[in-house]
Amino acid sequence: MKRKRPAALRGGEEAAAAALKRGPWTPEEDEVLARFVAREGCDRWRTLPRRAGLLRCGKSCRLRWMNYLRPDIKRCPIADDEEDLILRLHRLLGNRWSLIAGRLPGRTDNEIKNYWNSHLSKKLIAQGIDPRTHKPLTAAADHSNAAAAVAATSYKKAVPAKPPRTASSPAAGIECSDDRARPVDGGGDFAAMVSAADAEGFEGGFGDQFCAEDAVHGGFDMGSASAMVGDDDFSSFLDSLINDEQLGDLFVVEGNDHEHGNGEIGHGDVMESKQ
DNA sequence: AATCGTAGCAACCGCCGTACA
DNA sequence: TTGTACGGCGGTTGCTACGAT
Repeated sequence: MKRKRPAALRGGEEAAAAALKRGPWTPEEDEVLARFVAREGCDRWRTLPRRAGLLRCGKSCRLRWMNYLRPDIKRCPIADDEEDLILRLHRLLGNRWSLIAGRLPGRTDNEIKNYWNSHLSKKLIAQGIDPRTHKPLTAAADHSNAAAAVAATSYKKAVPAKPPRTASSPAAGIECSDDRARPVDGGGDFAAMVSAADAEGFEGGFGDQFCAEDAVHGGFDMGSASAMVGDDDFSSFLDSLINDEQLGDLFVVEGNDHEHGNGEIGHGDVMESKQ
């Protein structure tokens, strides 16, 4: 659906190396890629296009597969409960799209990211909520101006902090290095979060560990967590956050409308409640 | 009917972490 | 220990579709 920038002018050594095709994928290319992956697996994206006879860079093939061709991809619109889950997870994890996608079977990080940027962030803004911090925009303005809050996406580089990235590991079924097929990898000062949560029923614990700015801006240190707990633990923890009825209360800020009905985003603000 | 503005989203880019020689 | 290759992630771009004028 695009790309007219000459590859040679932009980093991408792969694309620059040869006259590789860019832009929208054709049905024929899709079929070639899908057949090849089904037959051979996708353990080496770099060499896959050559082996499959595609004039694409490995990254492009990987992206196409991950975001479009995987058989488990859901093509239906994001449902209300999924939207609700995205909101909760974003509040907890910030722009960790791959982590969020890991909790939504059949959804890709790209899809969720797009949905957030085109729908949810605007929805939150319309309700006077800062999509970055999930705090009321007026409160957010105490720290940064509202305009910055509206420009919800460009903060990562200012405060870089990423979860540890595990190397590729084969997923079940077709052998692909697909993060979304694995349990979500670790996140945050998890041990402290868990202990705080255990001691206080989450309430309070998150206030310390999840200063809104830190959490949403990446201060949520994924690195320390994976050293202390396993993926399964973190996955279970997220499940508990997602499913626990307690959490429903936790997400409701004092004085906020507790109702989720009528299409409103009715979550409260766990960060705000600690202020 | 033509033009303009905007929303949605597929695809690309640069960067970073991990694996391995 | 260092350098290189590769995979993966989040941010950004820009094309397409569609509604408004």
